[in-house]
Amino acid sequence: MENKEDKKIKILKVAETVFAEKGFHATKVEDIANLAGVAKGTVYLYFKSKEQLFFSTIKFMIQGMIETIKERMAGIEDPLDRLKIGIKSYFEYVTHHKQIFFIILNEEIASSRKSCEKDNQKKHVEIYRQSQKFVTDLMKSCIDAGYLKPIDPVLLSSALSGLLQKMVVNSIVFNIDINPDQFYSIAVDLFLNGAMLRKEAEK
Amino acid sequence: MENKEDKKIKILKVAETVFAEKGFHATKVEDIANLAGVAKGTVYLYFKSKEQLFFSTIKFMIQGMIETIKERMAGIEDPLDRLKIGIKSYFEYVTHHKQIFFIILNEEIASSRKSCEKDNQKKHVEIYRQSQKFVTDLMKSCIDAGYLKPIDPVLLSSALSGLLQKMVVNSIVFNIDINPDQFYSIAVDLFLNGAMLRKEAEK
Amino acid sequence: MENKEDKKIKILKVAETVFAEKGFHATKVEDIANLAGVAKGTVYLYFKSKEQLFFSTIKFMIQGMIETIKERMAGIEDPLDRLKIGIKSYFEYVTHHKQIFFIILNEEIASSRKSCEKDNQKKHVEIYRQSQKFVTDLMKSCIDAGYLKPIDPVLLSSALSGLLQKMVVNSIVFNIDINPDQFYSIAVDLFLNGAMLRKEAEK
Amino acid sequence: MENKEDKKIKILKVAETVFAEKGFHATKVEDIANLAGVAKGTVYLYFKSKEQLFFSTIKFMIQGMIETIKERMAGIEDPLDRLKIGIKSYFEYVTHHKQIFFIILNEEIASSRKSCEKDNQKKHVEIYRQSQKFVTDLMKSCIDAGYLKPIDPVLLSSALSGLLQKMVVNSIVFNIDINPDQFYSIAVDLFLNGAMLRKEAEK
DNA sequence: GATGAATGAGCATTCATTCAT
DNA sequence: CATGAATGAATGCTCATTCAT
Repeated sequence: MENKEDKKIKILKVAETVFAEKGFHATKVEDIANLAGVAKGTVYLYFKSKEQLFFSTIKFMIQGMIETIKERMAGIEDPLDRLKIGIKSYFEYVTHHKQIFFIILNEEIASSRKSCEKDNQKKHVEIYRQSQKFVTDLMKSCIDAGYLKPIDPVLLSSALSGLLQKMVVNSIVFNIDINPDQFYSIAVDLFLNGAMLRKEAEK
Repeated sequence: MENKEDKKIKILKVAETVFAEKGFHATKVEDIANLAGVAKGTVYLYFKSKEQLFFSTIKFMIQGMIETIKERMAGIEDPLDRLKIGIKSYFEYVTHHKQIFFIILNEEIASSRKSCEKDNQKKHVEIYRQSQKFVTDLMKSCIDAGYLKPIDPVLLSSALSGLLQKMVVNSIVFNIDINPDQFYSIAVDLFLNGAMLRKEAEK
Repeated sequence: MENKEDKKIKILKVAETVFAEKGFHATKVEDIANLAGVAKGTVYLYFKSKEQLFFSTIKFMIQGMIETIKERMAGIEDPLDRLKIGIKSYFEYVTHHKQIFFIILNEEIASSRKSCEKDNQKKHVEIYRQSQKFVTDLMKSCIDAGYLKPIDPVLLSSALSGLLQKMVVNSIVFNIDINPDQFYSIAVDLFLNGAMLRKEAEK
Repeated sequence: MENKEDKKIKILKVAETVFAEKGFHATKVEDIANLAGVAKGTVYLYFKSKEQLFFSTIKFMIQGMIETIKERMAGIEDPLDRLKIGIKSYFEYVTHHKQIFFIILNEEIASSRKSCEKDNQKKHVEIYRQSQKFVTDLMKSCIDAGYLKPIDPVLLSSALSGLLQKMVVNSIVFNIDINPDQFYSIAVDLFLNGAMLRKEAEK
């Protein structure tokens, strides 16, 4: 008794997995269809093309992420606390959806250049900006509250998300055994206090 | 009057540009051949397949990077100074080769999975590890010298390279106008001292 | 509150327009259904397949033409007058349905061959013969009455219909500005008296 | 030892046969390739697309026709004789290439409309005009020489070619047994002198 | 009867790779 | 060594047809 919306979401979820595993070009629409338990043609009832399915997949995932994080933040007032819970949620989300994060930046920025249509390029960038904007806004409020250094919030959020993403990725690639809580503590500490050992201050 | 080695290097340089611009799948061997001024078949005299050419291209680029950085570091003893000059060189290299960095991780981890041969997967990871190892070694020496916090050096180097890469990428995507020196200062400060504002009261 | 027959005729009329505009293969059953204000599946309640719909469409149109022409001829006795009024009616009908005439012969003879079933081929030819038979009969009576040369009436009717059709088509393709009455006069004169200029001396 | 031009012409000749037999849409590029003894991909070395192959095929055939007719006319001065030999040659050519003539008009005018690109429409019309222009020029010279009635030469040539084509087609469809010479005589007589029996004049 | 979601066979086109020259 | 014509496997997308509601 699935309705249309359910089926669309089913396809999006499967698509996330498959795109994540193989990247845009290596993914066959038929693979997604089969895994979603529908026929090839059915995918085209819901998405105009493979490319549009890809956009929708990323958008779906990012919106899911933002929603999740917002829920977790609900009721928290202090900007720094909000930032911390935001980082934690982001970290958890990235961990659970780590594969799709492997391809977002790349496919978005690089692969899409082949399609000389500026339209697609713009869509890519637009989705990407959305995902950053949320983090950037958090930064702003922390800067305004005097918690963080007055650096361009875009740079700050870039630094944070880059740091987080690559730590997640590399801990997988290099098989580092570390539990999520430890991981989170290290990441937050690195971002907020830096890597430098502060001997003097600790004395 | 090029000899064989010259021609091979010519192809590798062109390949870096083209792969960087379009990503692995969207790049046609013929494009690379044309731009390198040779025939399609000639590429196959030097590289067994498109995939092997891709590996070689990345390897070539990363080795070039490591060499460049080593040269810049030559004669510097203090680990922290070495780290700083390393960051600066790395930053400059990434800036000049930024496009290929957009695709390395992604293509490596994700796209190559289509070839179920674990061999390729291994090669990818191997190259990637090389590129990280150099930074990781720098971290180690700084930790040993008591400059940096005793965090797993792989995590530290991941944090650094993620932070740098994404700052570079986003400053482009979001059109942030900032000169390289400023950029470098902010990045190093963020990495070493963190984003947290240290008020007078904390002194 | 349409009954079944009305709905069938509605579909046939729409089908004529769409097939005429796009030809058999480029026409989608769904287009016809939408324009006829019914659902795709409904078309299949009335017609077994797209191909059968196509046959029915042509048959419907040709029967309409024959009926129209017969009505116009009613009460006229003289074979030559009947022929002339027939040509005029045919000309008018072709003019109003010119698009479908563009594709009848072609699709009939050529495109349908893909279905190796001789059945379809036969159906096509049958419909086509019907459309010619009427003109051919007119020719016969004119020959019998001594008005026309005793040439095989099939050839005569072919010559006439080819001449008319192509004049209509080309006057469109080449943007010739000519009113229907003039057009008709020229066509009839050409057919009956030929293109040759009959000089005084020949009298 | 075929060179490239030979192979291109081989493909064009095969394409003429196959397009003629099945029409544009029902023809598979692979069929043409197989019949031409090359691989599917090879066709695309010589022709950018199926559509372009179709245009080229028709153009090739029409140019062949015009050349053939011109050769047959070489040395003949009198416009009416030129017209007669032209008709004869045209008739012979159409007879030998009758199948492709079944689809030219239709596919050109009708089917091509689906591609909303005006470019294709224009190409179609252009090729079609070329094929008519030759006949139209013949008409002009006969009109100027006082042989034919001063009717718009485009209409005259349309009448002639329509008359000829449909006579050929129908003599096939209706299995009329008639030899080429007879056929030619009837067609020329019909066109020049009309279908009307001229009792008076013959007395 | 009427619907329209779902199906899957079918086809144009691309491009890595080969190999005769 | 170098070439580039030829190959054919691979895949995105369409649309006639079916059938559960």
